[in-house]
Amino acid sequence: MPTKTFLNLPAPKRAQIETAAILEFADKGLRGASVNAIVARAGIAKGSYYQYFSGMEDIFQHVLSIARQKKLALANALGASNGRDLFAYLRWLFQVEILFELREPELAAIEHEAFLQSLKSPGTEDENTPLIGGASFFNEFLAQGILADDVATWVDTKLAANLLGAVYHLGNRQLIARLGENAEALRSGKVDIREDPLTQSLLDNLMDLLEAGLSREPAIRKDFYSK
Amino acid sequence: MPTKTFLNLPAPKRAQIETAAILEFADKGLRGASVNAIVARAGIAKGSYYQYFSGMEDIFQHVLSIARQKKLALANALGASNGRDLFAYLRWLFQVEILFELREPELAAIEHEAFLQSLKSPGTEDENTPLIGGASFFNEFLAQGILADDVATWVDTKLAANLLGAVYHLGNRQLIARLGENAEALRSGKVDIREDPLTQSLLDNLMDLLEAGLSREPAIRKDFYSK
Amino acid sequence: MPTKTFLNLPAPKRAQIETAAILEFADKGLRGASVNAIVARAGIAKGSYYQYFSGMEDIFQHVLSIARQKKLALANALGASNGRDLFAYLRWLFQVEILFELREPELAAIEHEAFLQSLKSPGTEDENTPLIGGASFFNEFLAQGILADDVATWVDTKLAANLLGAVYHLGNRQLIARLGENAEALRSGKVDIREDPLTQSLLDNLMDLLEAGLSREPAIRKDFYSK
Amino acid sequence: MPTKTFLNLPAPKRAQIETAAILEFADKGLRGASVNAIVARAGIAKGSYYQYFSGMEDIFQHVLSIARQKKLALANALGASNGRDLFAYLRWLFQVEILFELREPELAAIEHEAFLQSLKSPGTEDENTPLIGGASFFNEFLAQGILADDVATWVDTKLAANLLGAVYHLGNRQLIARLGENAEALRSGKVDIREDPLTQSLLDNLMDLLEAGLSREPAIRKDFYSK
DNA sequence: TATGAATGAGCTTTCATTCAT
DNA sequence: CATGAATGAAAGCTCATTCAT
Repeated sequence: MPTKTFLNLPAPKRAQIETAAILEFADKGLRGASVNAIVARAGIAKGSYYQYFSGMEDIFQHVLSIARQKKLALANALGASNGRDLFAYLRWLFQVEILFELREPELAAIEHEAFLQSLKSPGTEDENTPLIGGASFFNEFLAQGILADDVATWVDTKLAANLLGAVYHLGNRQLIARLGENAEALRSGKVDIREDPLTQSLLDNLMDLLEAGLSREPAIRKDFYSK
Repeated sequence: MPTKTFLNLPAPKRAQIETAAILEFADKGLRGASVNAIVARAGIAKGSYYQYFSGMEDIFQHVLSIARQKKLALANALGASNGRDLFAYLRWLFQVEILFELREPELAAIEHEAFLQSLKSPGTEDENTPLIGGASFFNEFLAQGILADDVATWVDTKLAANLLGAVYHLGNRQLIARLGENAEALRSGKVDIREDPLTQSLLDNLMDLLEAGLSREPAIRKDFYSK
Repeated sequence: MPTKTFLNLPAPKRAQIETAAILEFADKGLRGASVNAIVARAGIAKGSYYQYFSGMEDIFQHVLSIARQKKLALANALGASNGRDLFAYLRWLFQVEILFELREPELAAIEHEAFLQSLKSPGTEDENTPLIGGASFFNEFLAQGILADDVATWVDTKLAANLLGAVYHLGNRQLIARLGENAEALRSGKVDIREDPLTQSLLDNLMDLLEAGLSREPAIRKDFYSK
Repeated sequence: MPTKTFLNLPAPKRAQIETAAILEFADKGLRGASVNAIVARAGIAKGSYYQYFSGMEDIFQHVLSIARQKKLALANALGASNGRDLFAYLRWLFQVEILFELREPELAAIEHEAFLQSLKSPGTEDENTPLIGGASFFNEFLAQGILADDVATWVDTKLAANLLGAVYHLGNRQLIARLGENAEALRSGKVDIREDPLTQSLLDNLMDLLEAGLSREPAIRKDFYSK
């Protein structure tokens, strides 16, 4: 946790330090980042750094919280999901994530690293901050989906939550790569992601995979299952 | 690539060094690993290390190749997929992966890190060695699935390959965690994974998610789509 | 170039480090010098060194600049050449060099090494700082000598400049060795080099060699030979 | 001194090792050379090296002796000096040196380094091998010159020997640089250096500088000055 | 509170040398 | 005699952290 000293800093200076840390973490990861590099990027004295943060883990957590805030702000800006059903909500979630990756690629990269770390050492998750896309987040999401009769009762929620988490964090790389020239317009806000045909068609495809599975026409697959 | 010197080493000594490196990479990742720590673990002189490998990346690639070999051996040991259809093959693939994670958790962790790295910098993949679970592997897999009429034609193979890759590498953590006491029996080989009820039921669930999607009965979703 | 940190150091500490480096370079040359040895001699931490200099070449250049400053100061202290003609100036130059070698033998040795290096890789010379004794220095010197009619027109200035450079840097070793007991008095300043009979007689001899060569018409020499 | 083992080696292998050492020394100097690099260049085992030489200084001296042999051979090939007088001999000496630098630039560079070293620590010179261009060589040369009445009696032979040594080793760089395209023809032997107009005219200029200086009566110079 | 100089541990890498085969 | 594996010292350089100002 940053010291009070840091939190009392004038906003621009604070931002300058945060940006430096974000770039460093995105470049080199938590493991490869160095205090030296951060202070150099930020243009502050090394002594100052240790008056703001106690070490490396400290500032990393702070950067993570920034990521969460920014994503939350972005989610709010995108407007609520239309909420027709859980899958509509899921689609909305993916749109938020895609926008996040376009607008804050460094923060997204850092968040992914944290997600992977959480997969390796489960239980580390902050219970009080059920962050979007975290392990317990999708578990809860699915539990409610079953209650709302949107998700089949046979689904093992923990198993499926794991799967959704993986897809949410790493499964849209290809989709983003495919946005091509549209990416810039989406990033800058010139085009609303909800109305961009290319994004929506790619999303259709991705969501269908999640909803309908990989098999042939669902009807046919049903036959297969009912064999 | 290791030097000839290393490859000519007596097998036990070679193994001892490889094990040291594997443990180090699993512990700290490529970024956090240090030659110092490896030689300390291996109990060899620092000078010797540099007669075997040219640096860090070198030994990391070597460890990766070990991982691939071990997984391949394990796949062979498990016997071929029954091959009924692509999904049967996919299920077989997941069994291999689960066994790999149980038997060689460190190598699995290292392979995952490499996979994640490949996601960040695509195109680095060795085209001539289409490793199991890699980006192009699932793409090819799906393309053939479409030809075989196992996969719906509307599926965007690149998108779906990305999704499958994510699930294959990170989506079975929960499953493995749920094996509980059975894990040890599977690991040691006392129980055949193909005949372990718990594993199979969890796999059923996971594979169903992939095959059938998250929604209720596919037929119903079909109605939803045809709205 | 030394960092600002180094330049802001209290003078005694700075001198202590510079002296350490000078001794090291004089002992072992640029090639043989080591940062380890310098910090040991200077009694500072290795980390500190790298806050002052970026490496080996860096401090070497700094030491060279010290050498130039010291020589310049010494030249000023010796008073201007009487300027009767170019050879008087040359004699004055040699006196400066001899004094420099007596008073700062380590710096002189270092400067010689740099001169030799510049001979090996010509073109590296800083054009804006035409250092005393450098390649272009004597070339210019001779060109003016021809204009002033002090130097014979048949002299190839580049060829002769090369010769003068070699003599200036390495051709007075013997002279210095011959100073014997006088050396100490000259070094300490007790005796003015311009008034020391031994030095002057040796210089006479050395300068005569150079003057006769540079100023005579070849024709005259030819006559001499045919006598 | 190389071991007997080395001297008994088949000539090609011996040459291969010597060449490796020569290239290494020319590249990096005695100080910068490394056994590792030499054996790598030579393609021999490291253990073998220590059966041939005791260390670094050892092989360096051996290489020096090769340089002397090669130069001697070259001198013989060039034919004796016409011997009209000492200056004719000196001119012949410079031709040998120029050829040596053209034909064996690496050995020449190594010899220069040794010469400089000998200047720094006088007395190290091998008295029994008065090598061409060494300190005592020119001293003897001049002493005989005085006897033969070729050199003025007022010349301080030690002083002048030092000067000649400096010029001989470093004073013909410019001359060689000026040979331009002719260099290749001289190197290959297509053109006899004694008959190459460019070389001879440059040599004229250089030798005139030395002859006029060494042979003139100071009185004559005095007259010249009082013109 | 801000600074940045100081530090020594630790990093990667190269070295000369030995010695068992 | 030839080999090349083994080694620890030492190289250059970066690191996180402290502390006096």
